[in-house]
Amino acid sequence: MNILEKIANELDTFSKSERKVAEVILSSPGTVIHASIAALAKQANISEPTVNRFCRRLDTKGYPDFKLHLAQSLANGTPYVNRHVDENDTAEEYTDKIFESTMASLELARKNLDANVINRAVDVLTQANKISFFGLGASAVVAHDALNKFFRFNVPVVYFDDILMQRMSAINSRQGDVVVVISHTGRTKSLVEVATLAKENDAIVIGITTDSTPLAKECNIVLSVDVAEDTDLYMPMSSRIAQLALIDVLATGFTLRRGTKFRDNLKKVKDSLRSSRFERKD
Amino acid sequence: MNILEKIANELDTFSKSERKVAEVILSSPGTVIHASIAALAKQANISEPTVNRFCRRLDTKGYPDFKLHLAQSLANGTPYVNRHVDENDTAEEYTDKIFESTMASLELARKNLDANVINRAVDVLTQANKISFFGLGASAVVAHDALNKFFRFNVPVVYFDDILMQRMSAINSRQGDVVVVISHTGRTKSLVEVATLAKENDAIVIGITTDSTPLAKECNIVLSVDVAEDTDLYMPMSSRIAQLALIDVLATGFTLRRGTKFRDNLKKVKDSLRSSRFERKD
DNA sequence: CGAGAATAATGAAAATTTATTTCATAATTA
DNA sequence: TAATTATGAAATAAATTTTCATTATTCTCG
Repeated sequence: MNILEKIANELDTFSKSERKVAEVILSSPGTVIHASIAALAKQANISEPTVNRFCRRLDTKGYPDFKLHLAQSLANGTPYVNRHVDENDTAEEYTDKIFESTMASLELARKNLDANVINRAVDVLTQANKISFFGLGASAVVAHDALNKFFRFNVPVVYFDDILMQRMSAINSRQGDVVVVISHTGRTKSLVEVATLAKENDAIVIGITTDSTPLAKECNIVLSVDVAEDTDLYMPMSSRIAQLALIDVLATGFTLRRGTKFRDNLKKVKDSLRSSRFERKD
Repeated sequence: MNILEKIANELDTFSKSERKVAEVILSSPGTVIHASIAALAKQANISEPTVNRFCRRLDTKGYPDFKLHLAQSLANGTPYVNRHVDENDTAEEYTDKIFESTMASLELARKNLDANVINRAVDVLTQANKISFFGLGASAVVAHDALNKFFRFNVPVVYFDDILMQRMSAINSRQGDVVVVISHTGRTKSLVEVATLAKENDAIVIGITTDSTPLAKECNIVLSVDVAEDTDLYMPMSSRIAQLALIDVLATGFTLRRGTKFRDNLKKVKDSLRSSRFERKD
């Protein structure tokens, strides 16, 4: 809880001298965070030890620690929350809301991700003979992005956003292949079938989806991206961004696992693009 | 400015020892606010005066004052900084860093976005006869995503990630058409040419790119997405996520501008997907 | 109700911890 | 090689905390 609120709440439980300190603090907390214990004691007309005891009473380690808490209370702006866009929002307002919701979702997704599972997924990916990324609709975008990333690693990698191609590809998969199936809902029938087919053909199936969904049940490894999707406007928004961040994580894990030499290779890929660009003047 | 961001920003201007402190602070700011100057110095393997000088360099009065700022930064909603992934990071560490960097980039992108420009872009989009999204590589993913979004609006919309198709499409554009060109660098020659072609053929060109680049100069409207891209691993990461968030903003602006009736239409599109999904049990 | 014992609150001064300054030395740059 | 800058050991200064004696408050019991 905010320490200022706490002080206000417990005002009655304080002793006479303590209340004096409390009042000084409440009346100008901004000044107090820059004051020494001596200065505060003087302003409240009480002794330094009393201030110290006051701080301890509020479950802080002492005066400096108390000031830290106070500083945090003062700074406590609104953290990112999923704020819904409103009919009459101005451009500025809905822009802010969307960015904040997105950040809130990322925060949430991160919390729900299990580092061990990521580790296993990276393990599997680094050892794959071939990697396939499948998604439909908004998740196709994520698969597309994954292709872009993993393509640079000089590993056989494919991406399909066409149900038939996905099925054929899944049926042709074999031991050593890894199939990454992406779906926010985890309920898209054809994708669940593709996952099943791939697994039946000995591929390792990694699902980027919501936990305990039909798709999740078909996967060998489930990277669960749980975000509260704002479906107000009937469009997937945050979920795909969290999925993309996860792709970044996997790609990063991949490069780290592959070691330094491998990263030189990435630089080569990057340099190869140079001639297609206008030179930077600086 | 947030003192954590400040540290991250000025990392290059620090001396060797100062950088050591900076790294310790960035890696666990939460611990530092409870540490004495001696403890921090020891952890960073440098002397106490160096820590003190480090604090002063960041425009604080000294170590205690620095801790106050740090505490405020931590409480300040954005503990997110662009932290670089390190060779020996565990899965947990690099996952956290990537999510945090992404959030930091979103924060930055939001700050740099101009609501007026967004408003104009939405204006133009709502009045378009046809909308085209062009991008290459990582930006193709963003264009792809834009297609997914705008397609739902029942507006003629196309997306190409093929240079030739982009050129042909640009040449065939006419008054009333809107072409959205996406490129983080803003220096990809063929895309700049496409923008020029589209403009010459009376289309309105919206650029989602970095300010004052060759591409930006060719556009009628520039939505500048300035994010500090971490090119350590030679892969575009944050930039495309910020671009996607911007697409969300544009799509949202679009739906808001079109009014209530229009949103019923969106619901229809969404409902049409239902039969392709497994039912939810709850 | 009130004397006095018990308890709690308080502050002066000492002790301790923490931060800063000074200054000599080491590292870096010109 | 000189000049500059960065760094840390030690000394100093500042601040916080502890100790302990004193004062205020509360409680008990005649």
